[in-house]
Amino acid sequence: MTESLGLTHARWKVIGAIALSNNGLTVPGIARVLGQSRQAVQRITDVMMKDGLLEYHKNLKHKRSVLVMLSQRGKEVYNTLREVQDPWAIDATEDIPLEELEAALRLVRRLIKKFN
Amino acid sequence: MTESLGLTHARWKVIGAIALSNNGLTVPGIARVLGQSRQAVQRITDVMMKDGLLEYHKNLKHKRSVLVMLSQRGKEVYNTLREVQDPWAIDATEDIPLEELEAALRLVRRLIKKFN
DNA sequence: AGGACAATGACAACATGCTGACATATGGTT
DNA sequence: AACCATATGTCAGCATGTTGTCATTGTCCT
Repeated sequence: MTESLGLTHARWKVIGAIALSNNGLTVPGIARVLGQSRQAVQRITDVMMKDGLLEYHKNLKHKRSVLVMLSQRGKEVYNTLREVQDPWAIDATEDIPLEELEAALRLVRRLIKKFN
Repeated sequence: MTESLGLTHARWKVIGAIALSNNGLTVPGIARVLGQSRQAVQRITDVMMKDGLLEYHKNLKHKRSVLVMLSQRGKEVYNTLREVQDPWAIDATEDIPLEELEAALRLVRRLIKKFN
């Protein structure tokens, strides 16, 4: 799904995390959202910044830890991919009763909570 | 869970796949069971063979494609880890109604089938 | 203000995974 | 038997992820 936009799944995760934030996220912040190490995220954001998908902005809260935000192109990519992903998700689940999906989601959340 | 035995999760997957087979599996066979590329499996089995967890046996069906089997130590590791994993799985799910678990499993299988 | 502890950046080593490419081995068709 | 498609071994390059380490920055408590 991401190939046509030159995105890998890891980069899509990063874009998604930033898109859901309001004023950008620091690199360790993205890592916490994704449940990954900050080092792994740092490497990807550096490349994505060079590729023009992300922008680094000065962070008033921290002298060295910049705020990562979507560039104009990053926003366009996000919206374009949403237009592919949303219909895909609907197609995948439209013939499954809502209650079944919600029950499975509750179960997964319950297990996640148990192992926190 | 696997750390105490010096196993990573990738190696545990390989051991599990072989343990469930009867007469050993070829490397591409393991890859098919795990849904991975044969190249990735090949690299891991080579290391595990050097580590004494696996043995390569002559394959009557194919001149070059050996049968991978658990060594004595591999079998011991498998059994030891089962003794850790099984109680863990029971503990994780014992307070969840069986019907809920089965319903979630059916849903996952349904989605897998849809995307085959 | 000062000091202890946590958070962050940066670098390195390692483990897994993927795809591509090329040579060889198998198996089925003609 | 010859040929072709498929399966397999092998090597290479790349993308991601982890952990560990050390220096620097922020925070909080006294």
